[in-house]
Amino acid sequence: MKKPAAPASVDEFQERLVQIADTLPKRLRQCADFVAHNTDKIALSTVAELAAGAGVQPSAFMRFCQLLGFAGFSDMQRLFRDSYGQRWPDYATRLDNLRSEGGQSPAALLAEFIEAGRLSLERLASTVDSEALDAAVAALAAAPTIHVMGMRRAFPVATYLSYAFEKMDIPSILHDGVGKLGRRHAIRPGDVVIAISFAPYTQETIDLAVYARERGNEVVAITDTVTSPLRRLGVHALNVSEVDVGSFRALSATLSLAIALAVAVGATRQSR
Amino acid sequence: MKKPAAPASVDEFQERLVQIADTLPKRLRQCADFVAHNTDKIALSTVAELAAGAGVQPSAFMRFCQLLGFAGFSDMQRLFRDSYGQRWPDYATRLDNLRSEGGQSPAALLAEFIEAGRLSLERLASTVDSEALDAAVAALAAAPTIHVMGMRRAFPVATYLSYAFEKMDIPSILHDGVGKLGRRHAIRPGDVVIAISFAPYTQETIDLAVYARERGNEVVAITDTVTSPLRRLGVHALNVSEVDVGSFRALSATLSLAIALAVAVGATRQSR
DNA sequence: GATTGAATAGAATATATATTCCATTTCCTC
DNA sequence: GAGGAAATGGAATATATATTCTATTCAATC
Repeated sequence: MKKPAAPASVDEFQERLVQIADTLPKRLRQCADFVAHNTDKIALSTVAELAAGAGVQPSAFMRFCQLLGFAGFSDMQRLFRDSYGQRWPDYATRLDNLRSEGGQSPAALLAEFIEAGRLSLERLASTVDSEALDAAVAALAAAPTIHVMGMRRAFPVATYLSYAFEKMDIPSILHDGVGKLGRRHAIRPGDVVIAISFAPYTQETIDLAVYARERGNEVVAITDTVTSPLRRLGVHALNVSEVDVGSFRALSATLSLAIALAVAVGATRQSR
Repeated sequence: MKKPAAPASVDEFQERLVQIADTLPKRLRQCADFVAHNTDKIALSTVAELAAGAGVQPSAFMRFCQLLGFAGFSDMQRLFRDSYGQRWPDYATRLDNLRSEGGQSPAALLAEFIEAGRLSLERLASTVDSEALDAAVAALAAAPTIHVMGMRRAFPVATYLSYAFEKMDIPSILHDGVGKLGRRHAIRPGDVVIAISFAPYTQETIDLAVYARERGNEVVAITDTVTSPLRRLGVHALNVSEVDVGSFRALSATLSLAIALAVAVGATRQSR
């Protein structure tokens, strides 16, 4: 008779779940599937609700909890409530305090941007296309030199990528347009271009992407809508939509995607 | 006999709270104070727990709920549970899915950076110094010209600020060090410098800040630790500490602070 | 196709938690 | 300082929810 200890963290819980998922009978399997896809609901729901969601009887859900090593549902729920609490120590409260400084005060504005950034990150987490990301990383990791271009609001993203590549000793060139010199002829066969552009799209950036595609170079695009002109070029498109505050848009999600891309490329290169 | 409708959103709830706070008797006042400072706990706690936290009897807490227009505690809690659910539709789940792609996969890396960004934003919300921010905005709003400087990892922040100022027709100069030309003599009396630097601090940025202070110009510093060399110069110091992933640090919090600063300056100038 | 063990559904029960009630205290007003 | 109204504490009760139990179904093995 095995007596497995209950998972002590949400991560352990997830791990255990995939371990046993295959060995489960029908109804308990339904529980596992439902829980895996609705982890966030556990903290706030009742057994009855979760059981209904999974399409099983409450008693089946109880057996499921016990099989995972918990004393019962309440025991399992405690794990999720605790982790929930830790995540949000008193963020909501603090934000309210900032907001209460008054509509147009700097603190209130900051609160808006913080919230917008948080929402953007969330949205990124739920909309990112893993396959496209993998493909982009693979292409970039194989490139002799990486060319980066982004103007206006995308320029900070380009410079950040440039900084990250430099730090990891990855050959890269920032096409910054200084002195209108242009550097497009530095793009050699096999090189890959990262083009970053958001509506209203900067023509120079589009031009560089078109140029690269015509010469047979791969292009990774970091852009916003699905109607972006960059998408039509047969590129690796990575989509980010930022939440805006008034007419301003923060860059939290875009930069997180960019740095993850850069580090992933660095890691892939290392392992060669 | 008044019969106020229950607040329909967390915002309305907060509003109602400050409205009636002064008119409440002692015990109910304790409830209001506790709730105001622990809004985040409501969704997951029991009346008994909250009452204990506020230092009152459960029955007192019940009366408090009813006074706000709710049928009872459960009714009030529903409001918070709902808003909680909306905020985190399935963020946690999605993040877990990304992570499950495997330790070094691009998606897993992205998840790390998203989480780091979120934590950084949270931390920013709870550590920002409203007074310092106000003072910085006031100084910048009065400046004939704003000078911006940041190198390496701070460079994206500097370029972003530069972009924002340009968009709002605010005179600004980006000291980007192109061609080692230097532009320090462009700093005229009354001008204000924004110096952005993180450990290890770039000497050129420090130098510019020192130079400006010696000439009597005000300086706004965006920096990390309290031991930053920028702080010793008698500047308006804005503190940001980013959570790092491995040896990389995202810029979510820093950029949110920067854009809020810029927009606040723009708004202040407008209202003159 | 009978036998056996696991799996399941649904009702019965236990427990935790919210809610109400009332006796007692506290704080005003005259 | 007496009277009354409001506020409070604590116990009693109601309700929601978790948990267990048992009869029944299902699936595998011989």
